[in-house]
Amino acid sequence: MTPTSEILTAERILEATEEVLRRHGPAKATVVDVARALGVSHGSVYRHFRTKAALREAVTKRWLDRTSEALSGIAAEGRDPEARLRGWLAALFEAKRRKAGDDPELFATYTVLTGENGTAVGEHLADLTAQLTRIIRSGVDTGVFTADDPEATARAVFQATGRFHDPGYAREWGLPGVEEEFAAVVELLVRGLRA
Amino acid sequence: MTPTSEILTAERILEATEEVLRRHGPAKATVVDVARALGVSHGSVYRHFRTKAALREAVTKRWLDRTSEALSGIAAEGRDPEARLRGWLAALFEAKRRKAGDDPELFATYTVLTGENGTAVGEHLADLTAQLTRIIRSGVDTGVFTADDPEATARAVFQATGRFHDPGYAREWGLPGVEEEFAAVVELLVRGLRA
DNA sequence: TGAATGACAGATATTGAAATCTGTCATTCG
DNA sequence: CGAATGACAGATTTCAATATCTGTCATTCA
Repeated sequence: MTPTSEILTAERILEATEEVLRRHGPAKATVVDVARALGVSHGSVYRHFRTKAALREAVTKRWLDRTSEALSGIAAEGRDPEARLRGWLAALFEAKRRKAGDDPELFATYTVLTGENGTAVGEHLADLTAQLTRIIRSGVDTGVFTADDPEATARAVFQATGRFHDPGYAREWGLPGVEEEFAAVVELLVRGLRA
Repeated sequence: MTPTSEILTAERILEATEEVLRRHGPAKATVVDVARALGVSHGSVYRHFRTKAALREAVTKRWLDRTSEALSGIAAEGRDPEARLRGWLAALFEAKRRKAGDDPELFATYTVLTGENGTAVGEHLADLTAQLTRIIRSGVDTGVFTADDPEATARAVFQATGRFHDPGYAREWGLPGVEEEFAAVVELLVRGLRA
């Protein structure tokens, strides 16, 4: 597939790993498979990633970062804070729902990977709540929201909407009525935030 | 253990099943084990429960019903609705947390069982949200809460607090700071409910 | 007569030997 | 010289044979 003649970089290895994971799934994807896909010996892969776990973590981080980037635009928008908050939460839900719906197997694969990886996931969640904190803080600044501790409040909002972004609930995102349930939770939270 | 001479009832079988599950775990607990524990043939167990799945479902239902009963008292109390709501949510969290903390293996066993069993779990959740609906409706009636559709609002409150009662989050219930996070979520929801 | 048994067929789980994988490193290659 | 290799030890996974389990039912028991 990709020419063997190119220089072997961490990036190319990550790409190949993603492909191997897509084909074989998380349980059967081996470092040897990745090396085979690249046409190199598995020893070469170990020059770039110390362990199989490190390789998996790097792929996971890449994947999580893509979600974070897509959302950071919304968090920074100039609209009023309430609309931004609603938009951000809806975008998060929509993004997750689409990923889970479009390619359930790949989504399941990454759900397993994130489950393995405390660190990368922790950083991702910290990143997302930081975005939420920015939105809430700007609401407090403009007087439309009330919150003693915007960071703690952001965590609360994030956790309260967990059902609509935590991969553990993915199978329920296609059920009829989720839209309404999401709207009801968001409504309750927004009302609780208002000054 | 229990005298073999007694009449074999569904209740005695359920008790023995619980004991076998506690000892062997969900993966290795067999109908033959249950029969052995009772000193009868496994054919006798099949007289009371058509399948192994039905037996497991019955044990699960029993376990879930115990939680529901403990909470129904709080839902019916005469206190003001806001205090009742706070008390009910705190009691739910506390009950789950205690179960998970006291006997993690048994809790894990029942988490697996509830995962197998859509029906019993669905009924349990319906029961709990019905209790919540009662509390919220009485708040709406006395004018302290606002909710267009108390039942939908109750579901929203239940889902928003999922992190503090869904078994999937059990390993996070012992972490430092959960109390504060729980308090922050409840605070936000109660504020959102106020008229 | 109705509850309990145990033998049975097919499905599922366990086991242990063989194959594969992970991670290292002395050696080769360009 | 730095990048890549492939042989290696120990850990993990696969696979097929064996054992156990599930669910049924004709028979026994009290």
